Amino acid sequence: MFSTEVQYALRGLSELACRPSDKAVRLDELVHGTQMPREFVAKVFQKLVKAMLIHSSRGRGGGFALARDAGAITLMQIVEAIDGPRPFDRCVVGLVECNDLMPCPQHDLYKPIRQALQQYLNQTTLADLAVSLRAKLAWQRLRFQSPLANSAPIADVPSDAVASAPDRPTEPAGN
Amino acid sequence: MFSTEVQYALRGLSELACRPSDKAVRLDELVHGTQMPREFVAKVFQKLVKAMLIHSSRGRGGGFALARDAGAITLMQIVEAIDGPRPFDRCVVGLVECNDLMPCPQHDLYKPIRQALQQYLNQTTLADLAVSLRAKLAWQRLRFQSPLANSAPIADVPSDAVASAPDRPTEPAGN
DNA sequence: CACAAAGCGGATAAAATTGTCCGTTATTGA
DNA sequence: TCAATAACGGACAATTTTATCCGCTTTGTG
Repeated sequence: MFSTEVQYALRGLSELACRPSDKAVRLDELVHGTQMPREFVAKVFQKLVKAMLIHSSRGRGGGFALARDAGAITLMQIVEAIDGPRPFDRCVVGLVECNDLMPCPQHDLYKPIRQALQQYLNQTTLADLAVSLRAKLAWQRLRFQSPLANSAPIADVPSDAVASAPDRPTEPAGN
Repeated sequence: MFSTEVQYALRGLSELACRPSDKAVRLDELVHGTQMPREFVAKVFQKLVKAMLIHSSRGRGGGFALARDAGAITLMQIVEAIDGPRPFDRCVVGLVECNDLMPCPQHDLYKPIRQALQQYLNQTTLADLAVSLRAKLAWQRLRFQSPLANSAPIADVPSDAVASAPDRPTEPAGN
């Protein structure tokens, strides 16, 4: 549905949104325990910086931080930051281009789906994603191991604890 | 939205559905006037043959034909023939797998979109696509040139006329 | 100031997708 | 039976996407 690049953007930003917002998060820290390739995510984050969805600071104590509240960053903005403006504008049928004078029936048929998708992307924010991720990770900790001993690598926790947190268990497959 | 492979399948089958169904259509004829690369479409069509959406016959007079009425072939069947069973089952957010015990909020949020898409693919048939393509091509012929002299490379027309029909004009860009 | 930590960005590599080539096999018609 | 025709399918090539490498710049700290 989305390119890996976009998925890394979504996941990476979610991780970012899950941490305390008062200080920058290093990329190493952010990627830790994830399956995401650090270097590639770095590239993706450059695009997000340029799109001004996040801020970056170099040197010691540097890292990334959301440029504004997670609730003010829509998924559409994220997708556009990666894929460029106005994605999903193409006709589903592809190869048979449509235009305003002669939109093909499929064009119209598909319209509601496209609109639903765009509405979803415009209305869902990074805050929603973060809630989701937090719940998911909490559940995994509960499900798998770590009987609450040093068990909160997420938010409202000193960063040293985060840095030394054990790797997360491999996530179960399936829908 | 869809891979080029799927798009060629959709377009190729539409072209097929646009021709008289009483005899096989050669790949050369089918691709003629299109931007589609013959050899690649050939590969795609092999998958469609194996998925039993079309029949093929070799040798002189051979070619491809729909295995059943265009109205009985859904877009979902076409997509599945190319991409394998149950596409669109993954969570949009990707990388954060969901499961039945712990579907993430996004999973649920996205549900209506996914369902709308699946419904579209299940309810729209190749016949719909063919209608669309026919209308589109007729409009283009009208719009661009060929003042009705030997002007119907589509359906209900002797195949010799089809074979010698002039290339279609480059389609105008835009949505 | 010097050093280490961090992001930045160009070059390169690996993998997946897309596209091409060409010999083989099956079928038809002369 | 032979030759022409058209799908079949394996190998290869090009392109795009995904991933890695490494030197550079910036910045905070001792």
